[in-house]
Amino acid sequence: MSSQENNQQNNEVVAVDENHVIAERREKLKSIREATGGVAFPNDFKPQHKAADLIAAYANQENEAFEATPVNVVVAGRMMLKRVMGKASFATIQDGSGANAGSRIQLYVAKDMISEEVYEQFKHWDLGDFLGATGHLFKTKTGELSIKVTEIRLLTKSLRPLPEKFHGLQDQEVKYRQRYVDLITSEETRATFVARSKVVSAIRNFMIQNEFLEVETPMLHPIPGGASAKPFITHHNALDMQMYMRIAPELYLKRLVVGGFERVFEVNRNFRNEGLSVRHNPEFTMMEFYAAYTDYQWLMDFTENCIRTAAIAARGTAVLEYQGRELDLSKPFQRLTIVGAIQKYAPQYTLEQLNDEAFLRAEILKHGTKPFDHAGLGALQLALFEETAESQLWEPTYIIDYPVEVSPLARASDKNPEITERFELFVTGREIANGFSELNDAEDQAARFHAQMKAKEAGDHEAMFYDADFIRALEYGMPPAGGCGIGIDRLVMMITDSASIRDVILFPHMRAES
RNA sequence: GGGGCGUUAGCUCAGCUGGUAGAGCAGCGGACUUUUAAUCCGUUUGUCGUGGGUUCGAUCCCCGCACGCCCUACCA
Repeated sequence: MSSQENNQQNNEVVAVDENHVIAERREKLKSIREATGGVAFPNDFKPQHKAADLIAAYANQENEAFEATPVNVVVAGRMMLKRVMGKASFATIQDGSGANAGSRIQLYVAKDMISEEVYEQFKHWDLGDFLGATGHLFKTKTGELSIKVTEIRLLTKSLRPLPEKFHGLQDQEVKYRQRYVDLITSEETRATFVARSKVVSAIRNFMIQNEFLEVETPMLHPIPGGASAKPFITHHNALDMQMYMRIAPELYLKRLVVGGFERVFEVNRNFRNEGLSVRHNPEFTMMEFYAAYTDYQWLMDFTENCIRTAAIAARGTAVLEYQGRELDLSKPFQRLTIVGAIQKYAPQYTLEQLNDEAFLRAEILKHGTKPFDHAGLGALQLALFEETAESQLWEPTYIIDYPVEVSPLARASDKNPEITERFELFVTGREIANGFSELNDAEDQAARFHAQMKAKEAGDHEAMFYDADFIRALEYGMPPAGGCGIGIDRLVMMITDSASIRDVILFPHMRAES
């Protein structure tokens, strides 16, 4: 598309989106531009106080004290409410302070405290405009801490009307597409993302306290690896090569363990070219970590601690409520094998049936899933687990002993070569984390990659590629290690009681606006 | 990919199994010097998502399409 066409299209969008409210505000802005000699958006006002701090410090102070010792303040914020009377008015401004990044304080604007000219201007300022005000604190008749304004200025003219002041923004599509509007008007939305930030920093602190080194590994991979998923494919022009957005950082982080960084972690995005749902976004955040000389048992204890710490940091407690149901992260997480979980949550099956491949195949088909032809007993048990038990795992539960054939990067059990020292953590019926004792036998890993290539040839599109450099790295020797990935978005959903992954991602992916 | 529900003023929503639309907020004008979603009086604003069909007549009934939300599938 030429830039001219592009401009035409943008102009059309703007034109369609205009309305009489915006037109009115544009006229006001035009007058402001003329009156100010062109400086309609000044940037010389420096607020000295925040609404939340003033409320914390003075909400309990009475007028006598303010009269005895005047408290002069300088504040700025977006005007959210406005009550104009003949010679004096009230306005409520909101700034970014406070626990949920949005606190409000009331301004009392009286004609005799400012000039008549400024009062006339004030009357025509709109909800959404940014104001800067100077004045002193007092309590109104009803006891609300307010600022008696001696100077007030318009700092930024808002051209678009805010959502209805009482109900706020209700349209879910607009909340996702225009998150900025959602954040202005919804304290709940702001609280969710403040909590998300606390979760992430709590996890970082936890990792650093446990002597992990934070690293950043490539997002563009020449070979997609570390998980079974469909990658986004892109192209590097200068190198003229196909590249893949990473589906997991695993193989790079393990290269670092080979290099001698014995404890590493990375908090970053993974990209998977798969469906969108209430718990899937094409790009999602993962915290993945590796620790030398640890195994999957250690990882389970550690992960449990990490999650509990994050919940307490964000919510002050590990006893949460999710979608109306109690979710207790304070108790030790359960540990069940795949077969054990089926026996517990789908007791209609006998142990004999659960070890009968033909029976399992038929049963899985009944649930509407077709297992791969080459699926062995372990994979079939796993498939039945997913159909019958997984969604019932409300309380935190580690499912352990995953079959080798679906765990190409995990260390096999010393007691049973068919299973791996691997776990997945399920909470509220969803997978939250996946970890295992790492496979550090280069020859075994090479054989597993070959098996994956065969599976790919046999039609398994998600089977892994052979990564020769990763094998070379393992050949230098990787110390015994454990590694785990925690799905941050899902963890935040759980901790913030959010029903959809889109509620915990600031700008979730949507279809293009028509 | 399959199924269900939705789309009406800038926003929040009404709209009676069919007669080309209303309220509140916001805006504009007026009254009001302690309001709290301020109040009171007056007033502007709509391709009823979109394209067809049925009908004398469609926001309403039927079909297609677009977009969204939820469920479901792959997956974390």
